[in-house]
Formats: sequence, structure tokens, C-alpha cells
Amino acid sequence: MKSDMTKKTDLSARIAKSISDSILAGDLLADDRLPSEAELAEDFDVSRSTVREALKRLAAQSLIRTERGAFGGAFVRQLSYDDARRQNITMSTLLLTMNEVRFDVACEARFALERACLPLSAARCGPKDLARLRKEIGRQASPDLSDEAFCASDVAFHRAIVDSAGNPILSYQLSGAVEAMQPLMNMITYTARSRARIVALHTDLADALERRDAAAADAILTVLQTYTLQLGEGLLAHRAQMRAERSAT
Amino acid sequence: MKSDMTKKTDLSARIAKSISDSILAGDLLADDRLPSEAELAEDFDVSRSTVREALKRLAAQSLIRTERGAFGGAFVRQLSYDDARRQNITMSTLLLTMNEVRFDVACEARFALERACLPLSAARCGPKDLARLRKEIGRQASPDLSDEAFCASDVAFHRAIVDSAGNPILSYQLSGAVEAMQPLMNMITYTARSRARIVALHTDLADALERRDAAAADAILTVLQTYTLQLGEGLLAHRAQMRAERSAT
DNA sequence: GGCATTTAATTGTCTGGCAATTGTTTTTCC
DNA sequence: GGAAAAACAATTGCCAGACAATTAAATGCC
Repeated sequence: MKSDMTKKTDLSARIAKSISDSILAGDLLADDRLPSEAELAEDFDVSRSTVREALKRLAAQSLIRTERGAFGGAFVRQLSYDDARRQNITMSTLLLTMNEVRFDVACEARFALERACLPLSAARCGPKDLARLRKEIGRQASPDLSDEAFCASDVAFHRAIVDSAGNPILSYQLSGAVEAMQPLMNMITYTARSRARIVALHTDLADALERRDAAAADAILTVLQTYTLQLGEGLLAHRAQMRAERSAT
Repeated sequence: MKSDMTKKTDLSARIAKSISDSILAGDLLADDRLPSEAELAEDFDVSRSTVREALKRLAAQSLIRTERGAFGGAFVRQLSYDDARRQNITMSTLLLTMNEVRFDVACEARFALERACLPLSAARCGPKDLARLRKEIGRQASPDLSDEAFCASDVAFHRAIVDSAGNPILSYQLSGAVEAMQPLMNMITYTARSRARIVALHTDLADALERRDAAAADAILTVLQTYTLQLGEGLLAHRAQMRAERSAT
């Protein structure tokens, strides 16, 4: 076995793992009710506090939800796309910031993944998707927009491209890559010139998708990637400097 | 605000969120020590049990680790790629099974994402990566292999392709898509004929990568996708039947 | 039958305590 | 003086018991 778990980890962790295994294995289905805390305490032969700690662990992973009152209790939670997406974004953000990932590495991953969506997006995007893209482009063009708001709209634009592929699994998998970039992109100061350039590229991209021209969209994305990388160039040095300062402390 | 959180959710959830926000915002850095449970209890004006439940929530998300003894306590945990990958896989698996995602949808997402890696893999894969690929191909060719083991090796092969792109962020993001497929693929029975076909395609793929021929690799992946889809065709009906049976209960 | 009240089950929170762990400090002994 | 042993202190892990809050069901009343 990879990890023995016996007698070295928390009781609450072991209990949580036991229940979580049951859920993963399909022994417990969505909306099934778990035994009450008192029953679980007896089943596992631990105190109620320990059971509660285990249940909180599961709740933190969106595996269960709890309801109070008679006939309440802990219920297996059907993991929604939104919940999964939120957790994915949190984890990706954390991974990027805590490991001081280089801007170019994150950028490469993000654009590679987005490129994977383009053929599907070009084939399937509908009027609603295009409207969403145009709306964000319009917002990006307004001059009285903070750098942060511009960046947020940029992320929204790219999310819209991913969603237009019409595959929810794809949207989920890419949410982390697209949205976790935001903190990194926020460190860029967008001049009027660079904004205009980006808006133009976004417009070209939307046009290409509307024409269902995947090859053109791909080419534009490549240009956008190069330009983004260029804008973020300074961040590599900045990161290195931060690290140097901290180690000097 | 999106969610008020005040006076409707658990105290432990609010406290966990408060601490987790501090970590996400960078106020708490990796290996920083949190106040002791007793201190936190006083700070937040709650009992120690409530603080403990909050800390267990954070531990479940790999945000902190705890150590016992004097000078022990809760420490901000540097989220490792492995931790993140594990959680990503769990969540993806859960998402796929609990939402009864159609095999073709999951398959499409998986191959689209893998396709995104191919140019990078072709450009960068080294001898070690190729050896890993060949090793899995060799395993898949041995006739005395259970369907499950064959499937596990298939997943390992595709993970190796992703890893050979040499971008850890990409590897992380794709781990969910690749590994969460395994439970679905496990429902396929692999005949000797289909195994031979898959091994041949895998070999072609490895050869193409060795030649640094991204276009050829892409074409082979398309064939593999079509074939996988064909093998999994029955699962769509199977799923529908399962659902029908359950609703009849 | 419909509405108000009571009841029972369950989670949420608190208090207080003891055991286990572990780095530090002090003591003991050679 | 130095090394081993013992005591110490801080901290988490776990437990028992209590009470409050909530909520669906059961009951009673009209």
C-alpha cells in the first residue's frame, strides 16, 4: 500500500477517508443520508467531536452537506460543475502562487489548453457565445477601466471561448488554467497601446470563430500568446527579485 | 458580495474561510505558523472545538499541516504538485461519476486536452520520456493482463505523454482529465484484437514523438480517439439503462 | 379539515479535562 | 566539564457531557 494510515494519521482523517472511499466507490450515492453523528461515533468507536471533525473535512471537499433538525443530518452531495470549478480555481491559484511558477510556464500551459478548445469552439459556438465574447470586447474598449477590471474582463473573454466549446468537462478542466492566471496578469500595467492591440486581437478571434475558421483562430491565438508573453516579460525579473529580497531577510 | 456568510453558515466555516483568505491573499506564507488553537479560539471568540473544526477543514484542502508537541501547531502548507494532482483527480472522478457524464463527452475533453500537449511533447520529449512510453507499451502487449491492468497502463501511457511536454502546470491541469477516465474505461472489455490495435497506435504515437513529428502524432491521436469512442459506444446505452433502473426503484 | 402546539431527532457550540508528543531546560552523575 | 537522564512546558489529539438552535413530524384543538 502507498500509505498505511493506521496509527499515524488523525482519527478524524482516517474516518473521513473511510467515508470518502465509500462515496468514491459508489457505495453512497448522491443525497444518501449518512448515519447521525452519534451513530457514526458508535460505529467508529470514537467521540462525537472526532466524528464532527471528520465530517467537516468532507464538507470542506464538497463531498457532503449537513442539515439541522429532526431528519436532518449529513447527506452525500452531488458535486456540481460550479463547486468543482470553484475548487479547481482555488487550487490552481494556490499552486501558481505558492510555487512561484514562472509567468512563461503558466502562460504556455494556459494557451496550449485554450488552443485545444478552438476547433470545438469554432464548430459549435452559437449566437449567445458570440454575444458574450463581443460584450467583453466592448467592455475592454472603454477607456475608463482600471488595469484590474481590464484583466478581469480578459479572463472572462477567454472563459467564454472555452465555454463556447460546449463541453462542460472541458470548461471545468480549463477553469483553473484560465482563471488562476488572473493574479499573475494583474501585475501587468496595460498601456492604452497594449489595450488597443489586445482588443484588436480579441475582435479578430471572435470574428474567426464566427466564420467557423479554426485555423485562423489558432493563428490569432498564437499571436496573442506571444504578445502576452512579451507584456509579462518583466514579471520574471520581478519574481526573481522578490525571491532575492526574501532570502536576504 | 456574492455570499454574506454572516450568521447563516457554520462558525467553523467562517473561520476557515477567514484563514484561507489570508493564505490566498499572501498574508500568510508557506511554513508560517498559525496561532495555537487556544489563541485562535480567543481571537475569534469561539471555543477550541470550533477552531479545531475550522482547522480540519483547512487541512482537508491541504492548506495547512499540523504538528504536535511544544513549538508544534498549524503551519501553512506549501501546496505541492502531487497534492494538487491528487485532489484534482479525486474531484474530476467525482464530477464524472456523480453527474453521469456521457462517455463521448468525457472522451472528447480528454483527447482535446491531450492534443494540446502534443506539439510541446514532440518538441521536448527526451530519452527518459520515450523509455517510459515504451515501457507501458511493453506492458500492454503482455497477454496475461487483466482488463483493469491494461486500462491502468493505458492511463499511465497517456500521463507519460502529458508529462513529456515538460510543463508541470500542464501536467497538473491534465491529470484530472486523463486519470478520471479510468473508471469509465474500466467498464470496457478489451478483446485481444482491440488490445493489439491500441498497442499499435501507441507504438505509432511514440514513434512519431521520437521523430518530433507533431502532425503525425496528432493524426494518430485522432484515430485513437475515434477507436476509443467506438469501444466505449456501449457505455452510453449502459448508463441510460442504469438510470432507468434506478428511477424505477 | 386546518391551524397551533408539542415532541423528538439532529446538528451547532461550549466547557473542562486528560493523554500523547516533542523541543527545551534542568538536573544528575561520572 | 560533559554527557546522559529527567523534568518541564507548550501544543495538538481525543473524550465526556451539557445545552442551544433548528426542523420535520406528531398531536391536539377548533
